[in-house]
Amino acid sequence: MSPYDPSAHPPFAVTVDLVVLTVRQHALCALTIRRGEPPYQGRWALPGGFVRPDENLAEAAARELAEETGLRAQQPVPAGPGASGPYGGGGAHLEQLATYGDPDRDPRMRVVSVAHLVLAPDLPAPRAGGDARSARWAPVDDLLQAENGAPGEEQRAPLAFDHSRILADGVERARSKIEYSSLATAFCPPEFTVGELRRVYEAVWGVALDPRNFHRKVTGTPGFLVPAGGTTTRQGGRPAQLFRAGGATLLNPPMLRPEV
Amino acid sequence: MSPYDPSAHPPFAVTVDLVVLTVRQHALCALTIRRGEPPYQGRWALPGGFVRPDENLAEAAARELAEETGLRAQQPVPAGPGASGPYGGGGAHLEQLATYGDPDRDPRMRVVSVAHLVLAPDLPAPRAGGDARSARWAPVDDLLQAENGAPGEEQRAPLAFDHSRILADGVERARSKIEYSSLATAFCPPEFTVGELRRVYEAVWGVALDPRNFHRKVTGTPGFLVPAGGTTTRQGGRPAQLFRAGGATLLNPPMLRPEV
DNA sequence: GATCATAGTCGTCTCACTGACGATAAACAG
DNA sequence: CTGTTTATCGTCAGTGAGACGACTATGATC
Repeated sequence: MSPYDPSAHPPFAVTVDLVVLTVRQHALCALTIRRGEPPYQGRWALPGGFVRPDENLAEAAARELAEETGLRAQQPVPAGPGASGPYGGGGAHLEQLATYGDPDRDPRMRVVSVAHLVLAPDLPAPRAGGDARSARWAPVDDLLQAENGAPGEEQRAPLAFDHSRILADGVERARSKIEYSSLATAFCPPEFTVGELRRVYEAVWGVALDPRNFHRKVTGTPGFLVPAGGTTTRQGGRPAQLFRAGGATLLNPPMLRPEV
Repeated sequence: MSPYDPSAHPPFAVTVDLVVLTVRQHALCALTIRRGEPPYQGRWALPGGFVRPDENLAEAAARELAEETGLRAQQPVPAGPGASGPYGGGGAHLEQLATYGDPDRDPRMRVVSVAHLVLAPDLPAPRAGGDARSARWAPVDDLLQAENGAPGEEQRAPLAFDHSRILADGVERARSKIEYSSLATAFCPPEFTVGELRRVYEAVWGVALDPRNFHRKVTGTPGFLVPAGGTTTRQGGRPAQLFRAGGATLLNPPMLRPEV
């Protein structure tokens, strides 16, 4: 590190931005809020805010998450390879995603934003933050295709700032991480069926999976699921066994995402 | 993002720290520099420095890397999932690792550090930075075991600040990333043999691999290696074919790290 | 020059796991 | 009671990895 010279560093603002993902109605959705003032007034953006002097980055992210959604983060992890105990315990999973600091990403001043990824079960309608901004869940496909104007689609406005890129990175992280970890259970309620877990994979990956092979795989991986001792018919059809997330966080061999 | 209020953000300094890894003499080594002034005077630390007003994070990391080692980063990647073209092209691979911002990680002031990971082929002796600090390569096992006092070992001083944690995160990232990407070639010179690539895996993972199965695997994965059209005996024994890194960056199925 | 040590390369066998898909079970709707 | 839906169990073939034998081509040593 260079010699200490206070004049060497210009004023930086440090924020946390949140990519909050959930699965609702068979689609991967992200939490967005509508901006009330310029720049990008009226546009949708990711929730976030300034880091306070006395808190670390994970604490700031957890605080913002609670303010925006009321969700409590499952023991926020300091940094690095994110892992927060057995997933699916009840709170939301939170991990650091990446940091964005291009000089012109915010026209007002130099802002470095430490993005965090949050995976949560399907929630009641999001509550607007303390400052009464409107908030909503939007399918990530809609949010991201606004970038690459798909033909035949009405052009939606992309997210404010560089938030489309942050969202894309967060979605990609979630897609790849459910392959080799039990993180998909973070999208499920505390007790869930194999079919519900399969629908999570299908929604996040955007593919259809064979129910029989999926069932064999997840029930055969030690530590992934533990029987909760009950059944439910909330998905219709034959009653399905209820499971809880097991202690294992790493799956190996991993779940295989179908080619293309 | 919260309403713009300049008084809301205290003075943050933003730095980049570098985890520069290479393989030398069958050991994974990291670049460290000796600190010339307090705090942690005389202790070893990771190279790094302040981000300048006009550069983004990757540019800052590439600049620090050049200043410390003379290495040129292989088209630094903005952020998110790191990928910088076909690995092993000649320059070093650079990607963002994670960001560390605990309030007390630097006793002088609030510093948020965006750590980057650099993978480089074995280099000539490191050159001290422009400010004449001493620099050296140290085996990561030595640097990290200083943390957890191994019995029977002389206690080495751990790295300054939270750099042991950053290093550990970087090493873990490298260890897992060579499983599913062709990133290991970033540790090799432009032309290398299958045996040399195997020794990279063995050094990074700290295991012994079967030469025959390894050979079958890497030569059988399309796009991983392309023949360079020559042989070498620099490792002794029968002449080995020379290869260059192929275009593929993702390996699938991945290389499998032996259990335990 | 014969022998040895070292590394590289090709094959074979077995086992685990996956993908494709048939069959049965247990609920609900008409 | 019949059709529909979802869950769960089984079977079979193909892919790929681990274990390991065999052979090749160098340089080093006697």
